[in-house]
Amino acid sequence: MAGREPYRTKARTEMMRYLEENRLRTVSAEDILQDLQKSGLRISATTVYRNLEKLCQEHIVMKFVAEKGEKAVYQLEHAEKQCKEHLHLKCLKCGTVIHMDCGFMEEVESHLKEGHGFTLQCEGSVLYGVCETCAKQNNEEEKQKETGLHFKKNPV
Amino acid sequence: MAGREPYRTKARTEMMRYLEENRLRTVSAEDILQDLQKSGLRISATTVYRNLEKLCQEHIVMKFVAEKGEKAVYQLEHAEKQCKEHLHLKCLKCGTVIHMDCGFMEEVESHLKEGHGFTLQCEGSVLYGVCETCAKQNNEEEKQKETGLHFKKNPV
DNA sequence: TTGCGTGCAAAGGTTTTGCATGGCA
DNA sequence: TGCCATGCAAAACCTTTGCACGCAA
Repeated sequence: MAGREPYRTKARTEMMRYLEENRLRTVSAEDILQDLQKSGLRISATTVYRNLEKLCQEHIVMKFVAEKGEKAVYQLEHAEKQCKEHLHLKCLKCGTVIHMDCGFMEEVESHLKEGHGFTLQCEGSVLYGVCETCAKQNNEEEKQKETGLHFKKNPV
Repeated sequence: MAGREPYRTKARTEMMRYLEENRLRTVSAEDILQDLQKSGLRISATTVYRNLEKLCQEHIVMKFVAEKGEKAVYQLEHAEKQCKEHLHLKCLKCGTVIHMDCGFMEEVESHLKEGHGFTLQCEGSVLYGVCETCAKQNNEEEKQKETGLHFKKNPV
């Protein structure tokens, strides 16, 4: 089931480096491809996609696909965190992902179970909204313009 | 801003009929197309997509795109419910959508705000999991096979 | 009559696949 | 040496777009 260790190829190594460097934000397959090519590595989109798929299977990388018609984005799973056991909050403005690994998860799961008979699966479930930093920027812009908040188009 | 009333065309009418008939589950553009063609209506995929887009803009239909690389699915918004003010729980097995329009929403939003500085946007946020009915089926299958639960591949 | 709605065909863009080659263990 | 990994090109896939025509109001 677990298979053997994946080969330590240049493509995989460099992809991991880029993902490490950007562990705080989500990146697309294209972002990765362009970075590696800029670094002088001859690499194809095919390889990037194939490695990303493997990394997802190995639970080293998370994939987010909920953006409207846009490309999927990826992010390193935090090694120290059990990403399958909490929800993720993704900022629509800057792409930051907040790991909701706090005690409230129990309340949420209990409520869903008892109130709605629903067994939550955290993997793949993403809550969208606006993070604190971006909300502040919005407020400042609002003060300047007095035109109210303008969230990015909803991702549905 | 609001524009004028949309024309009552055969395509739109029939699409609404199909969506009404399936208001408890999500359907794809292809599902709609096939049903209408089976009903003898000459209709193109283009029209289905264009009408779906309009219906979404009019907030008559909700669009879900979070399924892994699969096609988007749509569902009638419940007229009596403010779908923008609560989260949706979607069963990975049967596609049923549960509207989480209960008092717990306030708790969730407060926690996200105060605990994580995160302003939730319900539109586009979907929690995945397994509904009560499907969980029961799983349990029965489990009893028969003693092989444990096998959820559908995660949608990430 | 006006202009929105539709069909057809073709494009669009991301992601996947087949096949031969290259490279890690 | 034995596979896994890679590159290239092409396909696959859902969805969108351009343009001319049709139809609701």
